[in-house]
Amino acid sequence: MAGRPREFDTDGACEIAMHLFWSNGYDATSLSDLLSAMELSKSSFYQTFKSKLSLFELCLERYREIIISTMNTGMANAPSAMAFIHFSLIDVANDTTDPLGRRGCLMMNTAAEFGQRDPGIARCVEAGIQATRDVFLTAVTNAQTAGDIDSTARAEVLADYLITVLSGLKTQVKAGASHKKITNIADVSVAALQRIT
Amino acid sequence: MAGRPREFDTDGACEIAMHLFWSNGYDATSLSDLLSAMELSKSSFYQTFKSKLSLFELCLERYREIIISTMNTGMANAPSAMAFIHFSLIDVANDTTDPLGRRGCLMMNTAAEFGQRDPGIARCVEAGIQATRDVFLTAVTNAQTAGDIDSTARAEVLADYLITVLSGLKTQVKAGASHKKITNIADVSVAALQRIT
DNA sequence: TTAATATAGGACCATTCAGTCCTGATTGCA
DNA sequence: TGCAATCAGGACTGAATGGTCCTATATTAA
Repeated sequence: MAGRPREFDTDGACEIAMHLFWSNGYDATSLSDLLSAMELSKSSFYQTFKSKLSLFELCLERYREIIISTMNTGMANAPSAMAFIHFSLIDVANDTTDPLGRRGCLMMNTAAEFGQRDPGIARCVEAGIQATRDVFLTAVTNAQTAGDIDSTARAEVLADYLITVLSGLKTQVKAGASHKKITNIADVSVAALQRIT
Repeated sequence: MAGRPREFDTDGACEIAMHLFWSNGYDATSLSDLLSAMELSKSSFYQTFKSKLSLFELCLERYREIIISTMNTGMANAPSAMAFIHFSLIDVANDTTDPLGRRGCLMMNTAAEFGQRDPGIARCVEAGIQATRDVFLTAVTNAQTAGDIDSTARAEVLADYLITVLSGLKTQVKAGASHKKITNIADVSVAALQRIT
């Protein structure tokens, strides 16, 4: 029935690919880049992943899982929902000194690179944004309960607002903004949130 | 001394190229796309523009001039600085129904596509962002004078904040956000600005 | 043993890419 | 009239692209 088992770690290879795509974008990451980084032969690659594009979809899903789980543990460990929200934005400033470079957010990079060109990719991006928004939505709701955000404000819109600022900050980093500049903007964005009605 | 004069409109051709780059990005816009849209022979193209990349730089500068002058006239005609700021963000919602598609902002698209890869391009993007920021800075300062924004707030940071939100909104549009969603986020972003201290 | 699957590696494909070069015609200014 | 610059168009280059196919070998479970 079953033949020779797979020798490489599919998830590990996928993660390597994810980082390549994250750093360079989809188009600018060539097949040979992928093969050498993943240490795969062309045969194994196509047998396992079918095509460059479907591997990319896998990477997007993987990325989504990673950031969502990171956010969830961050929220669980934060002293308050408001602190979590603040940290989520402030933390973008650290991307300016990332040794891997100013890579932005894979999700937003992909939105910018693909737009609505490919339906499958657009769906992945949409799912990623939606998942992130849901985490923020919970945080906003909790912050409202805690009295840090006006409870008459529409939590859904505030969650969308947070995603928007986060996305904007990531782009600013790619454009070369300094650590201090990002920090200042993040501070203002959060301060504003607390005064919304 | 002088030979045969140029037959085509350099600026017009450049504008056509700009729209192609804007819609599809740099890499995804091929030379033959450019040639047929600009109605130029390869000879004329390379004689006039030197290379695809240097034409792209021209397009970025052109784009910057266009948006800056659009913003300036918008600010001049707006009933107040605050109204101008509000409109600038709200107007992004109309991008969702642009017949040319959800193209985002050429400047931010380029920041996402190139990052810091090419120094010349990075400089162009930085200049574009800076110019936009300056317009917002003037608007914020005026709004502070008018009493619509707390005058103790740092205008520079608020201007950066506006750029960030604008950029985030453009990305949201590319990701598929609805007209209503963009409007809501824009409203919240501006309302927040008015309550900042 | 056999069937099924995985491995590596390379040949091969058609296409596209940006860019160079050449020919030959056209046009305006001095 | 002749120089200088433009025009069009195509041949051509060298490189890279994603993807298919083939051969041969290896490893597992039934």
